[in-house]
Amino acid sequence: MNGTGPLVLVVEDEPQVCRFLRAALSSHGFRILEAGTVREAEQLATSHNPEVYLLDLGLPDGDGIDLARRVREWTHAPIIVLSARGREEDKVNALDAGADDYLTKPFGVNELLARLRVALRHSRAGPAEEPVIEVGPLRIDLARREVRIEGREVRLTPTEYRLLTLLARHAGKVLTHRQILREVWGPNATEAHYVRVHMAELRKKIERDPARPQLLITEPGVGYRLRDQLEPG
Amino acid sequence: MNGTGPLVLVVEDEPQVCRFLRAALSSHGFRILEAGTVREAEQLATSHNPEVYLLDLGLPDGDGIDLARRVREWTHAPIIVLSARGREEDKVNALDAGADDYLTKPFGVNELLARLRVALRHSRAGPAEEPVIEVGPLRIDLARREVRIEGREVRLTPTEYRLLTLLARHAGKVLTHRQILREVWGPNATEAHYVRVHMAELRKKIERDPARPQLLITEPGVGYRLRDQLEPG
DNA sequence: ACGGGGCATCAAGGCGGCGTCAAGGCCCGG
DNA sequence: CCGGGCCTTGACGCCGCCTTGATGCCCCGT
Repeated sequence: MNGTGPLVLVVEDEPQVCRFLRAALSSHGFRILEAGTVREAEQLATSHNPEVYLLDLGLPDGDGIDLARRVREWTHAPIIVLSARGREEDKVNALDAGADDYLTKPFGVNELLARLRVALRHSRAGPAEEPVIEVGPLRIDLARREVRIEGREVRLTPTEYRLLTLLARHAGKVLTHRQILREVWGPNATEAHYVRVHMAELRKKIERDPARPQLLITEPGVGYRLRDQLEPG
Repeated sequence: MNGTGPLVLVVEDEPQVCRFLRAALSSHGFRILEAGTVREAEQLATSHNPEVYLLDLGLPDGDGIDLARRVREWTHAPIIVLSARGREEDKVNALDAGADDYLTKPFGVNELLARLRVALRHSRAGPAEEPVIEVGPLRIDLARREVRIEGREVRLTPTEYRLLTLLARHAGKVLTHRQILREVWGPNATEAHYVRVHMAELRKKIERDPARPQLLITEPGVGYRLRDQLEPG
């Protein structure tokens, strides 16, 4: 479960806390960078540009507060301070130096994760892009559930839409009758005739000449395939 | 020293804490709104659109968590929860409901002020987004809870308003029946009929010809979507 | 040449989704 | 205590989609 989630830089010199954080974070999909000193932390920060920082104070070669201040000079990535010092003055100094949150040890895993979610919620305010599949002249916008062929919009019934998206997600590859039936009609479906009827409907809507398909290709005796590039003929 | 600084809405029912907060905030230039109940808080929030919220849990007429969730539906203004409950579960719930920070009572004035500075630093960093959604001829002012169609104001019931804002926040995208039910009627709702009835009411109010919808489009077998661009036909 | 299996097409029918109307109950304000 | 607004719930009719069967074609093997 490594390689998908946000990249977090953990700056911490106590091995025990390190292990604790590593377990908590990696089990929730985060990718982790670790630094034990201010020097290491700055190198990793500039080279990898992590999405969020977990910062212990009291490092062997300098103060975490200064590190926070320097990091804040070139990025708005959230910084969460983890510290054994619970004095109010320490918190105020860290927060005013650029930290976004301050947790006093000991703290629970769930609180840490919740505060991480808050931090990431802030930094990801930007709009996310929509997933779109493009195959030849076809364009399928999954979020809008909109299908266009050469720019023109086509209305599809639920079954036709499921058929087409299934084929499009495996563009170029042959899907057997059995695979198609299981994906579109559920694991118990057996009537291969369903596929033929709905494939004909689909061809009426997206093929120039439904009698001579250029996109929805029949593979006799095997299944169907959505052509993903022009072929001779 | 009133009239210059950021407007903060204090939601708190204990008079003693109220006095404490009032003194701490006003002496640092904040302008203050006070509410002792969820009801009051929502009225003041929508009418004055404060820059930041200080929210006590355990109010006489409802849960502060729900208040946070509802406020978060139409603004990104920071919410700082102040609570005597120190359990980790309480913190996680509040933060996941939309709160940006959580202070356990008792806390120091300086820490509160420092965390307020962090919150304001965040909200002023990004482009101050207006709490207004415009989709085609529709204009929804979330702070005023006001809906206009081609300039004319329309009165919506609470359910209709939630339906419309849900669709508007995902303008153009298809929302499934399940998504709509979960967002508007809560995670346990199953009656798809609710959606149909209220969608019909909504159409009566915002469609020119409710029998031929141009805005609230039905996606048969899937759900609904709010059209965000003109289409031929 | 003939027969059979796989495939395409068409049409009929049933069924479920959808829109509409209306009655009943709940909550809140007067 | 009464009244109005709103949500829920049920009934009903329509339309569209899926299913299902019939028919014919093409390709192949015999």
